[in-house]
Order: sequence, then C-alpha cells, then structure tokens
Amino acid sequence: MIQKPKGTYDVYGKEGQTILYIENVLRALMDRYDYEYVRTPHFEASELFHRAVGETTDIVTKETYDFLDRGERKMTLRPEGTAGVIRSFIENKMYARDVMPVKTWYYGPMYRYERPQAGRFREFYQFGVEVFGSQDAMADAEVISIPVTLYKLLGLKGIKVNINSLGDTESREKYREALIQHFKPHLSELCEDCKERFSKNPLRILDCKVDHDLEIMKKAPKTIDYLNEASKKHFEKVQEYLKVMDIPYSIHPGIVRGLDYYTHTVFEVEASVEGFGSQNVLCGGGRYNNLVKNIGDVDVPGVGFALGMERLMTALRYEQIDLCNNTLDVYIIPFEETKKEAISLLQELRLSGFKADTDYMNKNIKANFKQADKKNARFLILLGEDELEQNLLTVKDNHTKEEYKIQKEELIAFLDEAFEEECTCEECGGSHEEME
RNA sequence: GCGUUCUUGGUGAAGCGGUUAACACACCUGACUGUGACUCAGGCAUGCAUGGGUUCGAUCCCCAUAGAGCGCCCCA
Repeated sequence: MIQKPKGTYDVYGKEGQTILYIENVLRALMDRYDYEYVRTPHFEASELFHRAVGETTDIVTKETYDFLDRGERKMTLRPEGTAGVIRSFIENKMYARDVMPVKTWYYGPMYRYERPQAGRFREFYQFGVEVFGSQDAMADAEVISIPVTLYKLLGLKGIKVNINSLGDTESREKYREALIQHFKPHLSELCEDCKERFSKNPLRILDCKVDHDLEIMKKAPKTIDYLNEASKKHFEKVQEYLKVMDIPYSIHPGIVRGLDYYTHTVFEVEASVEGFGSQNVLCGGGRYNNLVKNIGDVDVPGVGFALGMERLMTALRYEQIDLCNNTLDVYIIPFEETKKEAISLLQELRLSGFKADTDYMNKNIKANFKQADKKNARFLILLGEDELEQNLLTVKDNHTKEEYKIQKEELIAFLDEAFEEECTCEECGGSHEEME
C-alpha cells in the first residue's frame, strides 16, 4: 500500500467542510478589509528565498525542498508566502499604482522539510497578508486586527496577542550590540542551544524556554529601551490604535521572530489554552521596511502576517467549535418501483434550493430511516406505490415525527413554509450570521 | 537534525510465546413482503505496519525499514 508522504495529510469529511467554511470566511473578510487576492507560484528560484528569508535562518539552511528543474535551474518549493508576494509586487510594478498602499492577501500550501509534530507539517497551508507602501502605524494596527477579527468570527476565545518592537535598523543594531555585551560574560551559564544562538542570532536567546528563569535573562536589555525617538513613537501609535479598536494585547520583549527581515512592530497571536501543545503560536508577523529593497531595487516599506491553517484547526478542536453544517433538508426514501419519480423529485427539490438526498443502495425501509437520521434529515419523503397511485407524497417531519399527506405540487410551498418558521430560532445563530 | 512513545478488521480496542485473534460499536441478512433508537438468530481480521532473525511453534522476543504521536531545534 502506497502511503501519503511523511508530514502531509488528506482532507475529507467533516474537516473538509470546516476548511471550506473557513476559506469562505477568509474571502469575505478580506473583501471587507478591501485587500486584493494575489496568487504566486508554489515554487520560485531558490535565490529568492535566500535573499528574503535570510541566509542564516534554519528555514533556508536545512528545511527547504530544493530541486533542479530539467533546465538545470535551482528551484525551491516556497517555505513561506511573503517572498513570492514581494517578488510579484516588484515584477508586476505594483509600486507604480495610482492607489496606495497596495494591500494583498494570499492563501495556499507552503513546504518545509521538518520532523512532523503537533501543529507542524511538511506541507501546510498559510493564509497571510502583505501591505506595501505605507510607513504609517495604522497599517501595522490594521494587519494585527485581521487575525484577531478572524478568530473572533470563528468563535475562538482563548487567544492572546503579543507585540513588541525591534525598531528601525539603527535601533536594532544598537540593541543587538547591547545584548551581546550583556550575555558575553555569562556565556557559560547558558544552555547549549543558547550558546549557538549567541553567535548566530543573539535575539533568539530571549525566546529560550530552558534558560527562561535565569537571572541574566531577567536582567537582559529590552528592545524597547533601545528604540530611538522615531521608532518609539511608531510603536506608541500602534498601541494607541490597537486600544481604540478594542484589541487587547501585551508587550513581550521576548518576541523577536525568527526571520531576519523584521523591523519595528512584530507580533504573535498564541492559543493560551491549557494543554494545547508546544506549537501554540497561531500566527505571526510584523513590519519589514528593508525587505522589498533587498529583493528588488525599489524601496517600499511593508507589513504583513501569516497564519497556519493546521494550528487554527487544532485551536477550533480544542475549543470544541463546530463549523460544519451536517444537516439535510429532505431525504427521499424510494422504492424499487418509484426510483424514476424519486430522482425527478430530487432534481426539483435541488433546483428549488433545498439540500436533498436519497438512497442509491437499494436499502430496505428500516435502513433508510436509519440513514436519514445519520444525515440529520429534517424531512423524510416516502415515495412508494401507494403514493404514486394517489398522486400524493408522505412527508414526515423528523423533529415532530408528524406525518402529512401532501400533493406533489404543493411540496415546495410546504417546505418553504416549514423552513421559514425555523429561521427565527436559535439554530441559525452563532458566528456565521455575523458574516452576512 | 536529535530524543521519546507507539503501529492488531470499517471504528474503539483485548491478547504479550502454543494452535477457532476476545469484547464492544458500526455494517449486512433474516424474523418484520411500507415506518426508524427495542428484541432475537446469523454473518463480518486465512491475519496482528513491512522485511529479516530466534524458536518445535511468534501478534507476542530480537534486529532493520517505513509510518504515526509527543518533545527539542525552528517556525505558522
């Protein structure tokens, strides 16, 4: 038996329904925010990711799917979405648009060769946005508000927004220096991983779970103390905007993000649910004012974020949020001699907008009733010889268990009326109504 | 890349060296030739991830491989 590749998964059944539902919410949400959809290739020239993500990051050094195409070109399956979108932004000269900023969103699979684990796959789906052209803190705040709004629409409660600022290039460099000076005399006290980080990416030491409680960790300089005036002001504005949008947040000096390209605002949204697992960061992002310049020749600031669908799905499971619509309006129980009438009736119901199904397995009546229950059918229609002779339908309301004899011509009107009444009830409430 | 636990029908699983692989749910058939959650009688793994080895004998012990889960690193 051939199995799926390690770290991949199939989507079907309830999960498939849930994902389609979420994708619809995403689309509607991005429309409201007035963002434009961008789709870029799933593979790009390897060099793009080396430049964008950073030569030294783990993602580029040991996690990419690289291959040579038949023309000997070095290609890489995209490990993240930002690089491709920026490439597209430059290549399609979106920087020359008459409407600025350019606000984009993307959605699709990403690839990283990693050991699979909770909330981590080799092929995984990310939804993300990139906003180009604005330096304003309003853009930062808006970007942060997107995942927050999405999680709210889906009904997630246990989430926390953590923000920090790395400042501009000048501030960032000054801080980096300070950090190195701080840890240098204490290098021996740190864990093995942190010693590695010290030379590779000192900012990451702050993220360490092992050394978290160490005295020198607590005394470590904080990014926000090293911000210059302009950077500080920017960060304050972001916070001010978050407050007026009613988005609760906390400042975490520890979040520095792994990718090299961030400047100013960085943020993460985490699932703060007990027992969620170690991969509890649902989304992350921030501002990258130098990245576009590094990739192309245009100097355009940007800000964006990406969220992992798999982790979102895990969070929904943990909070026991069910977004599936597993009901059927009508289930027709056919008999051997009425199949023709049954399929014709089915067609009519579907044309009229009802979700309808029947039996294709020649099941007996008992099994049909059972199946109708499993499919959560609201109405059952029995269509047998008796009904055929009398030109009637036996319609059974599966809520009240009442049975009606109805003329075939009156069926649609009957159902319309029945569902009309239902619409005002609690059943329809919940998150999806807010999306109308 | 490292550590660790695991892999038995459609599903949940018992068995941990001895020849019919338990039990439950689901499913199918019939009692019941048109009304469902009851009852009863049947049926449903020639096989225990794959490949080797040890043994008179292996689902059970050993080795390898693959996959899954969890943690580290890193990230969404």
